[in-house]
Order: sequence, then C-alpha cells, then structure tokens
Amino acid sequence: MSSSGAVRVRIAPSPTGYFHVGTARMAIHNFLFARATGGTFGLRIEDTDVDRSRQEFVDVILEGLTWLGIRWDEGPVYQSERQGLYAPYVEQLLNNGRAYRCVCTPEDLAREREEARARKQDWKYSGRCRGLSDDEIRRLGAEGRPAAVRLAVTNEGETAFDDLIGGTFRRRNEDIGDFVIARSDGRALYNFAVVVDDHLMEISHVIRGNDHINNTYKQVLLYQALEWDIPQFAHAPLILRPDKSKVSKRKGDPSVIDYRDQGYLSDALLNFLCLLGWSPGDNREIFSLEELIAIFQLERVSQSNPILDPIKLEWMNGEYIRQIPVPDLAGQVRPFVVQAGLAAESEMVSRAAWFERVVAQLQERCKTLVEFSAAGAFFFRAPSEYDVKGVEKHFSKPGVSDRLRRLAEAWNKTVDFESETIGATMRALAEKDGTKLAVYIHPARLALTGATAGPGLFELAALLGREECLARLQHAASAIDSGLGT
RNA sequence: GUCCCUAUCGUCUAGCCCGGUCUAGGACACCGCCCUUUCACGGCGGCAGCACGGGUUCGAAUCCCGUUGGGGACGCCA
Repeated sequence: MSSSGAVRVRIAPSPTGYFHVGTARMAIHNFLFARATGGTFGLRIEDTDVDRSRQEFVDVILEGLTWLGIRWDEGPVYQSERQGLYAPYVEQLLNNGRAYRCVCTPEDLAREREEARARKQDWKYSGRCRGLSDDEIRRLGAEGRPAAVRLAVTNEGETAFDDLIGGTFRRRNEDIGDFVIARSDGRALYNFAVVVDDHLMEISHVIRGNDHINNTYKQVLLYQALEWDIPQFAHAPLILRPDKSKVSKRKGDPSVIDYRDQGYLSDALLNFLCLLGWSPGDNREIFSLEELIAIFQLERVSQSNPILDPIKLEWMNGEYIRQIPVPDLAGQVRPFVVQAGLAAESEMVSRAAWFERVVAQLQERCKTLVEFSAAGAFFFRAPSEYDVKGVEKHFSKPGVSDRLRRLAEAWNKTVDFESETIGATMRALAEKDGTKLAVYIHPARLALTGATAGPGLFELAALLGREECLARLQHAASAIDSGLGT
C-alpha cells in the first residue's frame, strides 16, 4: 500500500489494436473499486515493446473506455516514455548484488530450453552467468557479447502473496529462476517496468487478470529486492469463449468496439461484463453504474473462469433497450438506421418526432440497436416482397384482394388517420362481413409490412400515414390478382 | 511435460469460510400455459446441477486426501 493509505489503482493495457473484453472487465473492476473507495483510477499504456505498439492501437483503447463510460483520473501514462526511470533501479540492484549481468546468447538460451523440454521440465535459466566477475563481463562485452540483467533469485524457500480474490498464492523459488529484468540494449522488461511504475505511481491495489499470476511472483521478488512496499493484489479469472478457450482476436471474438458497432448499449455491456464471474449475493442482475459502485466487491469475484454467453448478453441488452426513455433510445438507434441506408441523416432530423414513435413501437421487439433497421425497414420503404409463408396463409384465400381494396376505400374516408379510427374502421368492416377481425388484420399487415409479425397494425398504419397505406394496399391487391398466392 | 489456479443445472451464479434451515435458490436458453390483431413484452409453470473416489462426522454441496476434467504460465513479449 502507498504510504498515504489512499486507494490508487490502474489499468495497464498493452496496445495491440484490439480492445479485449477481458481488458474492459478489468478496467471496470478497477474503476468501480476506485469509485467505491474514493480512490484514484489511472491509465497506463504498456508499450515497452516498441515493435508492436502504435498510437492508433492506443486510440482504440481510449475510445472503448470512453464509450463504456469509464473515466480515468490520471494518464494515460506511456511506459515507453519512462525508460529513463528504470535504469537507476537496475543499477541499484546490480550494485547491491541482487542482480547480475548475463551474456548468454539467444542461442544458448534456446538450447537450454530445448534440453528442459527433453527432460519434460519447466524451463528456467541455469544461472550460468551468476558467478561471472565484472572483469569477465567487460572482456566478453569487448568481444561483442552484450549483457542483459537478471535478478538473482534464491533457491531457498518460496514466494507468496495474499490475493483479494484468490486467497494465498505460493510458489517455490527454485521453480522461478533468475529472470531478465533489462534487455542487453538497456531497456527494462515488462516485469521490472511494472514494478517500478506501480511503485512510483503509488499504486495500492493491482487488480488484473489471472494470466499474470506467474508474473506476480516475480514482481513480489522485485519489490522485496528493491525494499519497497508490496501492493495488494487481486487476480480475476480470465473470460473464456463458449468452447472454453481464451477469448481472442484471432478466433474472431468481438472486441468492445465490435459490440458497440453491433448495437449493444454501453451500460448493458458494462453491466454484463461486471456480472460475469461476480454476483452481489442476492438475485439481482441489472444494475446502474451507481448501484455497481455501491455493491461491487472484489472479494466476491468467483475464482473459476467464466464463459461469455453471447445469448445472455443479448438478453441483457434487450432489458436495457426496454428500460431507457424513448427519446434516448431513438438517438442511439438513429446512426444505425442511417448506416443501414434507410434514411439520410437530414431526414432523420426533420422527422425526429415521427421516428421516436417508430422506435417506441419497436422498442420491446429488439435486443440490439442494429435490429431496429431490419425490424423497422417497412417504415421507410414499401416491402419489396412478401413473406412466403404469409402469402400462403393470408393472400391465397378467395376475396382477399377485394377485402384489401374495401379496406383502402374505408381508410380513405376516415376523418383522421390515427390508430383508433384505423382500428374502428377495420372492426366495422369485419362486423359488416360477419367475419373475425383477423380476416382483415393479417392480410393488411402482410400488405403493409411484407411480414407476418411486427408492431400493432393500427399503430404502424398510423405511422405510415394514409397515403402510403392506401398505396401499399392497392399494390398488394394487384399483386394478388396477378397470381401471387395461387 | 513442469509449475500455478480452479471444479454447483448446457451457460452465468447463490449457498461453501462458521457442516444440519438445501427434497440445492435465482438468471439466460429451452418447453408448456395465460395475456393477445401477429410478433414481442409481461405473468405462471416445467426441464436441468453439487465431476468422481475415499475419508472425517450422528449428519457433507459445505471440512480433509486423491483422481479426473478445465484454465493459465513457462520469452532479452506484454
């Protein structure tokens, strides 16, 4: 813990060009923890691997966090800009004998690794260079053999740490081995940079993925060698795909940005990711950000790997879609409708009130924002074809085209064209015919929307407007007379 | 392979620390019924699980050991 006792956490993603849902989940955990404790949440970009890091990849992460509503209080701090900070501490360790220079070549190490594999053992460095004197190092350096720096790890005892999520973790030191903390070109390596940065940033709690546990032992060793306070750790299990393997870009798993583009609401995704592998203990599942801040507890994060179930995410997104006020929802759906080519942005602006009514009709029928375009396309353009099963069922009965024409005639004569009058007209027609209302409704729906399912007929007809409805009714009647449905 | 972690319905989980209240609760999905102009929403009901084997105990989902399964880490990557 930092000397002040204040909670300071951070998320430290490496910019790989993909905003992993696991990264998002850890960001959420850190963020909630900071908010709940009045602490500080920082963002640090782990880009010491200059070959793989690019600004545009960083931008993806910032964009994703911002979209999710996760605000960071400090940073982004770029590790690549902090190289100068690490060198003195490497030097310190070298001087007090806790670290040593290693002149093994990549080939030497590859050979060691192969031998270990042949013996079916975990590879760890032999410690061959540990006894080399400064003179020898200098001589080998003159021969063109640059030296990396390794931490000297004792073979005695074990390294252990208490984890807020996983309890006590321990590992024998002899299984860890002397690991590299600085490359032969002088640049610090991940494990070293993390420890120095976390110390300098006074990080009190390191909340990260399970995949770092074996790094944590090394980092604890480093804290001890540097004689620094060790932060509190919390390692959350990794999110798995339905096939139980790691979520990955290569396998085509959606990134946070992908979920956004597929029409998921940021609040829903945040809620879902937070609930994945965590439960408040009661049976609630839907939480606002404020509620999450109040009730989220790291200690209650489960210790086994959760599988991301896209179906449940979809359900939760539907819950959010149904929950939010129509004007908000309409605003979120709008870009998707424009994207789908149903209407121009300018048209959406001029018909904003009408569009809100459309969205209200679709609200409880869509689970993602993209679905609105498919489910509501008929609001923007006449159906180009009629559902085949629907045609068989509703357009093939004798007298259908006649009924559609009589409906058009009746609709043409009403004083206004609102859902009440539309419905009343149809009921009157059905009554006069001595038939059920359904006899009019189903063919009319098919004629107006091209589909057999959708919003209430009276409501959608009103939104379509009298003129458009009459045209679609006539068109369907003609199509039926021309042989459609027979 | 070695090391580390882990194990409740198909999936997410509650319960486990402090054994009896668990004929194991909730959610998603699925099935049925109701509501209903269709679909959806909503309501009601159903299906389905303590991985296995040993202990400990009057009693174990809960404690201990082992087996098996799953995941992660084994880089001069992060």
